[in-house]
Amino acid sequence: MNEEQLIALFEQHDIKPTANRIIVAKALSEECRPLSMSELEDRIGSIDKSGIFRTLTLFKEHHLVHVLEDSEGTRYELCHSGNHAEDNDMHVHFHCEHCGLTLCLEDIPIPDICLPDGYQARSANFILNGICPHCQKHGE
Amino acid sequence: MNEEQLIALFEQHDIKPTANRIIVAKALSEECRPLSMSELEDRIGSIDKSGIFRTLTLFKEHHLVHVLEDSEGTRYELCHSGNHAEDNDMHVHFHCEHCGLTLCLEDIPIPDICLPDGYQARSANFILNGICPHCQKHGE
DNA sequence: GTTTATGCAAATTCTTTGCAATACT
DNA sequence: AGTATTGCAAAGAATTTGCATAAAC
Repeated sequence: MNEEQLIALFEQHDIKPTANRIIVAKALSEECRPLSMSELEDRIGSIDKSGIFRTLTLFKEHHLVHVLEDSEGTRYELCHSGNHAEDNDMHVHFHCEHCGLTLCLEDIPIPDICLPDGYQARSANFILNGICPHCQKHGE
Repeated sequence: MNEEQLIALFEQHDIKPTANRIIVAKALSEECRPLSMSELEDRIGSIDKSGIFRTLTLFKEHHLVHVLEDSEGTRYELCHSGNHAEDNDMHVHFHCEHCGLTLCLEDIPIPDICLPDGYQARSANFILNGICPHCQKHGE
């Protein structure tokens, strides 16, 4: 995503577009998969981890990012839906136990679950663990 | 579960039944929900966290426990299936954002997903986040 | 007596906060 | 000027390891 698009996104989510925020959002937009703090730190360099952390926290509060946990920890992914309501664009993720990447299965929406009485779900996190196509080919 | 049952379970999973291991497994069996390291530490007291950690690691390697990650971190749950093959008894979990508990939805199996070519799944982790019936009633 | 398991302390890693400096309006 | 943002350093939390002791076989 280019800068203007990102700034428009920020506007939608009521986030002031500072230089750092644009850098973090750009880093997220450049990979089509959720990134961890340390992956972002590796990519960014110019921003201290506390800054990245606070930026992600802000993004999360303004529903610009989804947060998901896999066996390696927490990862952040730009919301694809434009709206700031409950994140309703969520898809299944695949965590490769060999290369450690967590990939989006964009085309596989999280199945609707019929919950027992009294439960009220706000978000969902569905991760499959296994071996990704790349590692399958190139040997474990 | 009583001690004999646990020892039988250990045998099935090829784990030597030491006193500590029985204590940890018993603690897990007493709650019908996945517990974190710190929840186990609270319940156990008599075993150092490194001991609990190593015990859980062993259980994991021998497929006696499932591991799952929610927004509070990693939790461990006794496998219900007797077999040691790929964990095939997995159900959906519900993490309450209010009380922080992660509950088993025993009756809701993880839906089968038809993966794109090349992906090979070994396990799955499906967590719904929201408010549990208890917190719903007693006010957030 | 050799191997295995345990406890304690400490190293690592990851996440989060305090605070002073900087930039923005 | 006054508020918001940032960087640096350090606090806190959670996980993991080293090693010496103790238990099991």
